[in-house]
Amino acid sequence: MPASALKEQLTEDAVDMSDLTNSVGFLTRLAQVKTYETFFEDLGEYGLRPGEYSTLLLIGRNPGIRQGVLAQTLRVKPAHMTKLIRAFEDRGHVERTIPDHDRRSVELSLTQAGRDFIEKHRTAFTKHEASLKSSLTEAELVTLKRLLRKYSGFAAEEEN
Amino acid sequence: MPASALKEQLTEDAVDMSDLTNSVGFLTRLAQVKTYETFFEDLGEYGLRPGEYSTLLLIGRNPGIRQGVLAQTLRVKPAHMTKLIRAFEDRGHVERTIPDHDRRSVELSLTQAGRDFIEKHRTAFTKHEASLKSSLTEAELVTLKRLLRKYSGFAAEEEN
DNA sequence: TCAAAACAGTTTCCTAGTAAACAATTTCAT
DNA sequence: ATGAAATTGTTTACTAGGAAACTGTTTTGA
Repeated sequence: MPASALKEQLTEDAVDMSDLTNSVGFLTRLAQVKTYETFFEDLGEYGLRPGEYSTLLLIGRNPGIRQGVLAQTLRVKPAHMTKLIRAFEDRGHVERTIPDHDRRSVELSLTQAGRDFIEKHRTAFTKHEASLKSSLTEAELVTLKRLLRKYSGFAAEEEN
Repeated sequence: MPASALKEQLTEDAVDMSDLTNSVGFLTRLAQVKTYETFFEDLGEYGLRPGEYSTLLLIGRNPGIRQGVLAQTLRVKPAHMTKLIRAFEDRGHVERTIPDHDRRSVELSLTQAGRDFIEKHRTAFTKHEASLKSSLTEAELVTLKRLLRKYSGFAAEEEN
């Protein structure tokens, strides 16, 4: 993106952003946009969206997790989780079980195809997580994550 | 919780999040959600959304800014900016001007009503920015903003 | 015991934001 | 000059995600 991007950049640089360069809200939005762009560059070809990606990983780590707990953990609303799960079900990657001890709830687990899918793309997943961090040093990365957790009130209970 | 508590239920605290607690992507999403929640608590009563808030401020700071430059600065797509601007126009807060020197473009500025609106709610705006930061110390805040800028490739190395 | 309340998930409808095709204007290469 | 290409913004059609009302199930309390 040579000459034209340069011109755009110049125009953009002239904008007075003094309200925004110091706004945590705006900067987290920038970070979010960056994350999405990187995600689609790295993993878009598998037809997986960011929310789906973390949903799948979390079910894999926590077989039998209840759907509502999953939604709460990922900070999405139950209504949206219903849609995510149905899409995974249609693809044959996730299995829904209604347990006898509480027939209101839904317990989730990966199917064999779901586990195969993760395994098949594990390299790309790992590469993606690495590329997300590429612009920071390791020390900066540790600090950024700690501050993001503190800012968002995320109690990082268990150290692993 | 008598006899049937044999099956250990996976509650939120017990969820294995080892893929996510170290994912910058997930943590930026948490920060984004936190920011939105705080925004609606502080400013929701004025019928203003986060994107609208920064749009209005930026036009106020940069009278005559072109619509496309504004979109690029805020990292939203031109198609969406068209809708945001139309909403402001309908409310009588923003004015669109087609300049003679390039009749493809649109130049934006606040109306008197727009300036009055900002002035009227300036206290709430300031209070909101402060409450966004409340969970961090001043030093942590400076570090967080610096790292977010670096992570998201936000050039703006002009100190103000 | 049994109606009322609470809970877990779903459905319906709505908003924020994007992608792609489009129209109008300007620029660029002959 | 002039047709091709690039640009600026808009329209249309779509996806991610949320709010509120709803269904079915479990718990609670008199």
